[in-house]
Amino acid sequence: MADVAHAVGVSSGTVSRALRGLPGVSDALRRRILRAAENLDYVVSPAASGLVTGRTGSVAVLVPFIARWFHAQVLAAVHEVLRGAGFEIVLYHVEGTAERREFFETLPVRRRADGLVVIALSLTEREARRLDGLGMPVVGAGTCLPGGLPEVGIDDSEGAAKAVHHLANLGHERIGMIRTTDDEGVHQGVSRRRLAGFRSAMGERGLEVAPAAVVSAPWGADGGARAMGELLSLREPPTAVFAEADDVAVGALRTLRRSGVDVPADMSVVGFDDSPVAELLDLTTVGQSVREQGLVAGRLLLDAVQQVGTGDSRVRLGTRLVTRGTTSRPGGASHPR
Amino acid sequence: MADVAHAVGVSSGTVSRALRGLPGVSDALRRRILRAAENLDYVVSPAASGLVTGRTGSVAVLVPFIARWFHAQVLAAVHEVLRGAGFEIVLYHVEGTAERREFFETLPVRRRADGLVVIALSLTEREARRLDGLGMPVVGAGTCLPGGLPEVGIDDSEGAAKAVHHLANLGHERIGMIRTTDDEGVHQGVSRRRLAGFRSAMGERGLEVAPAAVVSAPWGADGGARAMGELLSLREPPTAVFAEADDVAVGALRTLRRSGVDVPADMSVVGFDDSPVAELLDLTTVGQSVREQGLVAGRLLLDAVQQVGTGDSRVRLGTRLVTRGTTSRPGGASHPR
DNA sequence: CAGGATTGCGCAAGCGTTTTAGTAACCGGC
DNA sequence: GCCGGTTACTAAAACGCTTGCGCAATCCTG
Repeated sequence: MADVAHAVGVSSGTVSRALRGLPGVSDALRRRILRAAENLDYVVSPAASGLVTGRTGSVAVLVPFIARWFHAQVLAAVHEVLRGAGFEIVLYHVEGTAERREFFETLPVRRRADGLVVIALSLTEREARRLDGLGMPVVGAGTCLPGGLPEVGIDDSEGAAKAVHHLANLGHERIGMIRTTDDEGVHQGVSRRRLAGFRSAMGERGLEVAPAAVVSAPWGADGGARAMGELLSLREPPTAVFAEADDVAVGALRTLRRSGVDVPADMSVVGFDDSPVAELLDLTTVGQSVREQGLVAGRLLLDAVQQVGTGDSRVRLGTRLVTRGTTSRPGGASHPR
Repeated sequence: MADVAHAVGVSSGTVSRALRGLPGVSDALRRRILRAAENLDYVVSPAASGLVTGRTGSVAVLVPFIARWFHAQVLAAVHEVLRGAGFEIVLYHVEGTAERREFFETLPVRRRADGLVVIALSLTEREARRLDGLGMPVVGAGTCLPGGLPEVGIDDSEGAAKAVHHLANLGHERIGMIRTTDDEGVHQGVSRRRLAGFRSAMGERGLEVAPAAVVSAPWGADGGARAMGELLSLREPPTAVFAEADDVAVGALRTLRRSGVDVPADMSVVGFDDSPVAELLDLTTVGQSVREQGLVAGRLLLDAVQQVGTGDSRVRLGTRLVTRGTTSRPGGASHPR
């Protein structure tokens, strides 16, 4: 910066003000300074400027998974709005209990970011408190953060209910559900709320939920496949299943195909998320606006970082049933209803 | 840091050395300092320390896509090794020509990272030079960087050849290929090399490549579906197709299913990548070790950043044919060969 | 046209580290 | 008991910015 100042014949303070568009610099001079900076290929040192301003110019994103569709999608959206606002995105991937504990123990974000967005990670009270004590804004996306932290998400319970009502409307009475085991409490909250929605909708329709009709398996196609196997081995298997996520439903479909069970004639399947695989496999599913959640989360954080106290800090987005080819009346009448 | 120093009754210089494990501090004193720092919940300011050392403690990752399987996978692996080495990961997502140009124009990484890894982005000469002038180590993963920059990747040409040989061995003679259009030159290099491998293997086997049998379509299932449609509308359609990527092959399968073309009896399909969808759809494909590429890229960058001049800076990993259910002899004889 | 505002800029004090040079204390060896 | 050599630490100079304060010069206003 001193070089630029010297080249133009002004003080470095003036260069600083000119470069950041602050008032107090005449237009003509500002232009000369900008040109000189350009010529000298000069950019301000974030470290030096951060040292005095106390701001880092970057925001952190905490994700439990990078490669899963939901998380990647939200991450991309968050990146889009924050990057657009001039922030750098620093990524913290905590997969597994050990990494997670270490993150909350050492809090590597300290002094490294101006804000934090947590993507689809169910936090414990303690963890939420740790983040709160961080002294920087925190927002959640697709989570449920304890302690009233700002967040954006969907109504998981209502979404699950939509699946149930759809199946019940088709005439199904024995409806099973596939949940995911979650040893590390990553999406505990989501899973619990979807189950609650399932149960309450079943209750509303006067349908009974057999204890054995709710099975849990690890996340992913293999888990879903296994869970479906369990359901098929019941004395009286359900005629329809609601899977907590598309990635799981996909495995269920595999088991059904391999078992020669016709979908949807002999078994209807509903997923959740409306991810690309759902479309690929023509899976009926409960859709959510993933990208939108990321955008909103980004904006919420932006507002918080820039101290713009705009309205709601807890946004809830809608879900919609996307009917495709994996659901029909039980028994397979071709024209439902 | 001054607080810690004062609490222990030493100078801040000593605290600095103690905290970083440098010699010149007695063990007893070091322990007291560490304890005091702990109690005061103190962590060094990266900005201040970066200001004097000139190092940022973070590395940048440049990706054209976040949500695609390959990129997410590599990103996760890169994150794993770099994070393990104490670096923060800052993410630059450049999707689209505008973002890309802006990135290479303004080079926001300048002064913000100690190194850069470029994931699966074909760079122009000019872009590569820009990065080279960055004054920080750059490594590529799944790309082909001009100018001899260090990188990890696979032999795309050989991979494509494996697909051809597999099909030829099964007795196919009319083999088509589905490429992806790439207006923005994102994976140009990869696409070109796979085509080259396809052509040369076809030549080796004495098979002719009809010009119309190589079609291009946008990336993704829809593109693949369209391309397959084109192939099916030829006067003499191929009996097998090699798709540049699983994500594209998947669309081809959809078209085939909808067209009532039996796979593999009437049409064999081979993908590339061995992504989860390939397994899901029982797609024969050319597998590559994606995670491994990320790990290697991370280590290459680490070596470069830490000035450890270890051996090869251009690593080429192997590919392997994964035979599944979408390939068989033409005509569908159940027992190939 | 005198007086107070306003504008445009330089000066210099920090911001919180690292690091070099320097100093005091101790240690063994003759 | 004096002397080179360690060892353990302090003092202070950077690092490259931002920003409050001060000071001319220029601008209005009555």
